[in-house]
Amino acid sequence: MGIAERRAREKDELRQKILSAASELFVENGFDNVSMRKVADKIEYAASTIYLYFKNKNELVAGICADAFGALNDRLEEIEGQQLPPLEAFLAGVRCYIEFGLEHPHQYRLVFSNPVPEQVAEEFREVNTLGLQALEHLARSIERCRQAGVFTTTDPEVDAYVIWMILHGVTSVIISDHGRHGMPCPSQEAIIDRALEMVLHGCGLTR
Amino acid sequence: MGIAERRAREKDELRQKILSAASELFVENGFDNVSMRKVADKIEYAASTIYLYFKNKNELVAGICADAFGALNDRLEEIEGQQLPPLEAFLAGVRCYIEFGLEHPHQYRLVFSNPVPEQVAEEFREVNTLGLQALEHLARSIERCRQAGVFTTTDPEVDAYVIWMILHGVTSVIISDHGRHGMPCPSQEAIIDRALEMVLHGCGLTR
Amino acid sequence: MGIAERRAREKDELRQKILSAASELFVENGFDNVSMRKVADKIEYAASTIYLYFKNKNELVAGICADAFGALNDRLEEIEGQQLPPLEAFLAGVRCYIEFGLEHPHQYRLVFSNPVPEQVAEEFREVNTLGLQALEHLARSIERCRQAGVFTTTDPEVDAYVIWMILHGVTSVIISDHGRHGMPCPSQEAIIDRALEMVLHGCGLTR
Amino acid sequence: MGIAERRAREKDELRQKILSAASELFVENGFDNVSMRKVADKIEYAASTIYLYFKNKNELVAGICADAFGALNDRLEEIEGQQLPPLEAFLAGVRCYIEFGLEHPHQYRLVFSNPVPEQVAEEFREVNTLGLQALEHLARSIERCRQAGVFTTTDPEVDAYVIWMILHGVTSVIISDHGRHGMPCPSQEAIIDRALEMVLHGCGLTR
DNA sequence: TATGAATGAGCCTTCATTCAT
DNA sequence: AATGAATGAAGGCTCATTCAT
Repeated sequence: MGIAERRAREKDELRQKILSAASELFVENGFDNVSMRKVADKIEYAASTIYLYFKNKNELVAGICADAFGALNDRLEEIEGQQLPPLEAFLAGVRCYIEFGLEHPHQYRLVFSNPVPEQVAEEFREVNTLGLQALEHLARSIERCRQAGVFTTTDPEVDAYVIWMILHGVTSVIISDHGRHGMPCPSQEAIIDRALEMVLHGCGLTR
Repeated sequence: MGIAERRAREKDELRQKILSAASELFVENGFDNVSMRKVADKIEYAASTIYLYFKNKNELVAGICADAFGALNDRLEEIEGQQLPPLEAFLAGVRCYIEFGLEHPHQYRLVFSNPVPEQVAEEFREVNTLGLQALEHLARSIERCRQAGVFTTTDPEVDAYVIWMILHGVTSVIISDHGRHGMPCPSQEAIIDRALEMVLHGCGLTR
Repeated sequence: MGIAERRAREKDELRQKILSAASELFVENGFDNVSMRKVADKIEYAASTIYLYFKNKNELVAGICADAFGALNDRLEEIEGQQLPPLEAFLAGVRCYIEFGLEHPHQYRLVFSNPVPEQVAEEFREVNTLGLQALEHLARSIERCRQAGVFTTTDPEVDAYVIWMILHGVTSVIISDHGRHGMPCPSQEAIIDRALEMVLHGCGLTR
Repeated sequence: MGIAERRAREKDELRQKILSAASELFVENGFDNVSMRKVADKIEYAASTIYLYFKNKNELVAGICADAFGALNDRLEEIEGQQLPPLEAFLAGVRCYIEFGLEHPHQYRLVFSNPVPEQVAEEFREVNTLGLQALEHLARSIERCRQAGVFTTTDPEVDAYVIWMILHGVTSVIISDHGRHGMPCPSQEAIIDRALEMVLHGCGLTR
């Protein structure tokens, strides 16, 4: 049975190899400028081999994103399970989101910055569900702060959305633009802290 | 010389025609789904004619972006020239930035959510410079608020950077994700207003 | 204007070259086993060049057939216009049909022997119309013989169809199988004559 | 040796399973639209397994045709063995031929409306021999009618050839064109009957 | 015997680009 | 200045086939 296991492991490894090569290329060049052949070349396999692991190009991107989001949701759920006080839970989740983006820049940008071409919509249903789950974590966390009187925010739904936009701005700028546009660029820690400060002020943090 | 002038004018007119036809197509279909042929068809010229005005597709795309960002900078300069009170000038500039992104999503993305720097084609040097100019407006405007005591921000450099990140988050989410991830998505106005409110709170707005 | 004419002529010549190379290949190998590349190779042009003359593979086959049938119908119409006595007109038409097949074996087989794959159905509407026209010539001609009392056939519709089947058998066997299956194969003239004799007997030829 | 026998029997059974699965698929989809993979799927074996029973796709296809023509010859021999009166034997054989074509259109076409001889793959030698055998039945049957005075045909060789052409015309039109060319197409029975009537008339049927 | 993994060739088609006119 | 003809490269994908196990 050792044999079967090894094979399964090897198969999974190649799948991962494809996913990571592809996600890198997609982010660097955009969906349309990545060919199955290029992905294959990058991992030194025949192009047709990829089709043994992913039904087509669409499912390949979808696979990349689904994997990444699965991981993010796992982490967020872990935090939620830790029963932290509301504000701490909020901050932990928020930082987790940013960190996730920084750790998986390719996947993050693929899902949140690269507009997914319409043709892929079909295959992205699952991915969107996963994305939504992540965002719902954020929403729940804000709501808990509000109910605990820590936030005086009047419209938690709008706030959740806006906070997400801010997190996204921070994450994606750090990922891809840090220092590129010539603005003096402060330390990563400084800007994350300052951004969260603004968010807390904005939510009317009580104490 | 009347003749030479007319010729020059005509030449310029066609160049503009190409740019605007291409720009329209790009907005409708995304950069990758537009071919030189389609642009040519739209203006009823031969595809090869475009090459008399633009060395290649990259230059055409760069031209479109340069046009757009030129316009943005013009608007920002106009605002700067209006001698508004600092806070109003800041808000006007900021809203102008967001609106620009929404009006020119493809160009915006090409400049600000770009392939990694190394990849940026030769032809985009100039365009990036124009993008940078826009950001410098923002920085100047914040500094003016600070100096006028409207903002109590202690580290204006960090703030400028963070504010830009937030604007970028708002803009790019609206451009490419609004509603796509299944989140209940509030009205565009509401979220822009709320985001700016957070920014102002965060900057310690006085009065 | 000489120049434009020459160009038009050249363009038409290449179109014809493509058509005849393609029809040869299609008949030899069947629709599915002919690639645009092979056609292109055969005439020593780039594959993409073919697309300047035919929108796609389907339209290429359709073009071949439409051309051939146009020619056949032209000939049949000429015969019809000659105002021959009914029996002579019938025979002339019938021989014309066979001769046409023998002169254009590729096109003939492509239309009548190679089953056109369903995918091409769309583009074959025009071709089918042309084919139908040819068959209607035959039907009209039989009907005239019947009305003139030369044929005593009772069901001219069935007869037209059956005669066409016979003509098709004769034509296609001569084209593609003559002598191949090991049967002693008599002279072409002999078998055509004998087949027509059977047809006339079958139609109850009066005198 | 019981073991070896069982193995041999099992081996043969799978071979037959492959042949019949493939045959079905070919009838449904045409030879070109069936892949080794699809055949394998249908019998729930791995694609590579087929190669243990057939050297390649050509051999598989040839096998299918050989099977079919074997069956045809069996039937024709059975008829020949029944000692029917010559005319009845002739008609029975002739109808059997047509029916075979209609039941196995792809195989029929592959053998009788084939690519030019040179192209016929090595693997088809045997199949073509089987086709020839079927035709020889026809020839023998006609000769018997002539010798019995049922046919007054003067040149039996030419007649055999012509009759075959007619049968082939009927068969192949019904197979591939029935109704496709827009002709009002009478019932299959009617046209077969009428065609045979013409043949009999043509052969100078006595009584 | 049977298989799963892998491949290379090939398919239709699109497109940016060149070049002679 | 403008064009039409032509091309080579590339892209997504399928498939027959091989081979180690």
